Amino acid sequence: MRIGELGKAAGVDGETIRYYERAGLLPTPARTHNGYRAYGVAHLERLAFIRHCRALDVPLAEIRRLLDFVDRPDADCGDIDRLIEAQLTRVRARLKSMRALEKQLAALRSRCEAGHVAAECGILHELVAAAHGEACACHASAPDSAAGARAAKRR
Amino acid sequence: MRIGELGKAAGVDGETIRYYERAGLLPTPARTHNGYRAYGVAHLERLAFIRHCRALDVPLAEIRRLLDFVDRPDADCGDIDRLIEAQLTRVRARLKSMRALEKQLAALRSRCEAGHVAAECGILHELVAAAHGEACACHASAPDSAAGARAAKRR
DNA sequence: CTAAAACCCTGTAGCCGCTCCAGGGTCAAG
DNA sequence: CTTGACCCTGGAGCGGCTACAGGGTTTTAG
Repeated sequence: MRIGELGKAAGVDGETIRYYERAGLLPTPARTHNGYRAYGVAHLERLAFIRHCRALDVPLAEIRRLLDFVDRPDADCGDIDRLIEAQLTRVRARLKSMRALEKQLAALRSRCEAGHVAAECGILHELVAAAHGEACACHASAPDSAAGARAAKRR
Repeated sequence: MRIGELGKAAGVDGETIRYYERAGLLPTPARTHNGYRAYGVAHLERLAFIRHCRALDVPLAEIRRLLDFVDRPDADCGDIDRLIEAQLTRVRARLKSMRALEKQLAALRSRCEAGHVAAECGILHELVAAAHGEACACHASAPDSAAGARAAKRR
């Protein structure tokens, strides 16, 4: 299998496959006489595994650790447990801040009716009000807006 | 006001302020005799505005556009409307895929009880099963798992 | 048979939004 | 007079790709 075929089979761009190889996630494949990468079924499996984990938003570093488990089937499995648990915790935290975000944006949007001029735009007014530390439709109180900013940062 | 004070007032790191300046979001401030940046209230306002938008996960490029509106109060406001609408759409799409993600991870977690060895780990089995294109606790059917991957990519 | 299109290779740079570092200067307190 | 807190510039690094440039090879169409 050449890189294009493998890519098509796994739904991944060829450049990304080469990137995974450089990153040490995919073993270096054999080469044909002309230097093209030659992949086997094992590679496709491993690549599908990686994509599946990425679909779960698992970072590449942790995928590397998971792949280690795949390669050493006699290792203790508690670590896998904890890894998934940690990922779930991350995702839930992010979900929470995203839900708050949606509310804030929805509130903002309702402030503006089209056809205005910027000076009278409710959205802009709200955003500028935040700059004065006033309570606004987005953030209940000023000190908390800073906390929101911090929450958004630490995804 | 020096950069440290400004940073404290707005809850932003000094390095980030300099970054915003380089990025063209904050106007270049005056300098004191020794070369230190000297900020006024206008800078604090503008910085707070930026942080507020960032808390709403608005990209810097769009914040730049919003700041243009702040500076030109006679412009048409429909664009602001559309900008917030687009941001809301982005956030909602991301929310949707995150919710799916949470479900998948929760399902995965329930597959494993501690004390096992990797070879018998339900989580690992599920993840490997995906590599074979089988239906798994995470993804109802194989073809859709590729779609999930694509959705996760395009945040 | 040939020319064009489609694939492959390597290596490097860019994206976002910061964050951190090295290697220096400046200033107030103890 | 030293210590420590602050400030400066310029550059590199993060993650997870993506997009070149500048070459080579293979496949397909005419």
